[in-house]
Amino acid sequence: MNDYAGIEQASQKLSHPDGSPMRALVVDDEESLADLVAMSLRYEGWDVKTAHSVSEAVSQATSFSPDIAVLDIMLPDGDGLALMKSLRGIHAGLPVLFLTAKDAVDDRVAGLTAGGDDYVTKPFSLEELVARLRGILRRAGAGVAEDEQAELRVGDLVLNEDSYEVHRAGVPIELTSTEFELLRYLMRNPKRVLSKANILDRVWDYDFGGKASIVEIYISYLRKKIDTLGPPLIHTVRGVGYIIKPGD
Amino acid sequence: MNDYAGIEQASQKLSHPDGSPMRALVVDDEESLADLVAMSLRYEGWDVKTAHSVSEAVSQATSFSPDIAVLDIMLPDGDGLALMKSLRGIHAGLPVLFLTAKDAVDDRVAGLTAGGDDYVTKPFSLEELVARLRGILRRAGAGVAEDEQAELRVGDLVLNEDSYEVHRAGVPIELTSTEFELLRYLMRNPKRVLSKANILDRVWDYDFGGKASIVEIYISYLRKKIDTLGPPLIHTVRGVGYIIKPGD
DNA sequence: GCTTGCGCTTAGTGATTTCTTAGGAAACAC
DNA sequence: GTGTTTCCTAAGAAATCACTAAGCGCAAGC
Repeated sequence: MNDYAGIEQASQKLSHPDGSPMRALVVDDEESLADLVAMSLRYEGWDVKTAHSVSEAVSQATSFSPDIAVLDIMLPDGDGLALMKSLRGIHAGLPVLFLTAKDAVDDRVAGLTAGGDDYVTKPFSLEELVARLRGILRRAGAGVAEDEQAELRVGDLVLNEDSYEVHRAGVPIELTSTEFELLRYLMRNPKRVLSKANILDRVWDYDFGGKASIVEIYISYLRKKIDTLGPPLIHTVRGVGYIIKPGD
Repeated sequence: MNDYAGIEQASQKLSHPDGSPMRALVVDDEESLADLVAMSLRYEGWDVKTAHSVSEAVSQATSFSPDIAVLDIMLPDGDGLALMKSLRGIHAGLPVLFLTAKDAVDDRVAGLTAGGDDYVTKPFSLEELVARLRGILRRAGAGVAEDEQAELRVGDLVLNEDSYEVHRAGVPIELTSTEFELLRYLMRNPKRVLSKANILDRVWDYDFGGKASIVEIYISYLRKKIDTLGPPLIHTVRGVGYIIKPGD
């Protein structure tokens, strides 16, 4: 019964072919945000360096040799798009994820997705950010994911990260985007009880000021859409949190 | 609490690769609480230093070089979150466990659990605290546990600390959180008779005012759920305490 | 500009858990 | 055997925790 190998952030860990962790360079002038992103990625098993300006980023990149860069569009000494060019001068084809304010999404940024890069608007959720990074690397074929597919499965429940489709036993399920992110986070951690605080920190935007009880309510929404189609998959561990698993 | 002396906390001891003990820095302005936590960790075989203010903590950290920090959110000369930043300036990526009052949680803890840090609310039980510390270090991959898995076993009884699942001979067992903590404590000390006073000190919140007979009652609950599924594992040592072990 | 749907809050209800009390059973001492 | 101590378990009261319904504001789409 124990196919349960690890305690790691689950089945979706990215790594190099030789098993060494992925390297990410995070550049944002707001130090606490850069740290938050860096810690989240380290929690995923990544190797991370932070920088707070264009110049610092360039000097980091030469020695660190990142696999991907997370760049704020607005930096004190320059522009994230220009920084991208500089970094590509050092590491040709380096994939980039941009961080941008919601109203500053201009055409140049919007056009990035065509080139394999991507962007998220501030404030974002850490799951969103991580999912985008994984998506970029998956499509670039740059990393070796232990489970390289865009599909997550728990019992007869299937979630596709690329198409945003969810099915249970073949029946399509319509989810709102918050519901989808919550479900994705649960399904990425199928062997761990996740506390409401942890879910809140990962799935809701980093500036969300509300209480953790919102998680209960979204769990309730998910149950209505998912657990009515078969034996319940979402389980409450009273006083601790929630876990998704088949059976029991 | 004086029956602690000299007895090793056998099975689950964390240590460095070279075998030297883990180092923890405990910071709380309430001296008695800091000492209580320090004693519990020393009981686990850790090397511990305490501090009672931000300034003292910073000076300790430079010479002591801790593997993890336990920080009260509220300190006389500053804020635990700011202290975390200072400590990370000295030791990058230092994992932190925060101590916080129950009502001060929602806004200030935001983002903590996303990076692998965690918190416990006062009043807590010492087992809860130690379990969280071990969880943080296990997931950070920072330490070498002699038994690195999240699973504890005694005979055919299996307890998983991450999924909160308990099975006996494959049969799933539902436990309340107090029952789970009690069982975990017993299973982490399978070769020792634990007195009711000791169990009370470790498993119940440190401010619990009730009598030790509550332990008898929870032992009774556990027996009803566990020892009815096979030969009894929980044994009474009359006049001394309880022990969990297969056989006899 | 209007409508629809999403996200969030509040509040009430129901269920579970925890702890206390209390009586009886088992082990021990003499 | 009797008395004493220790332990076990049942039952109920109180507190906590979780779930859901209802509604409001806001943004996106028509």
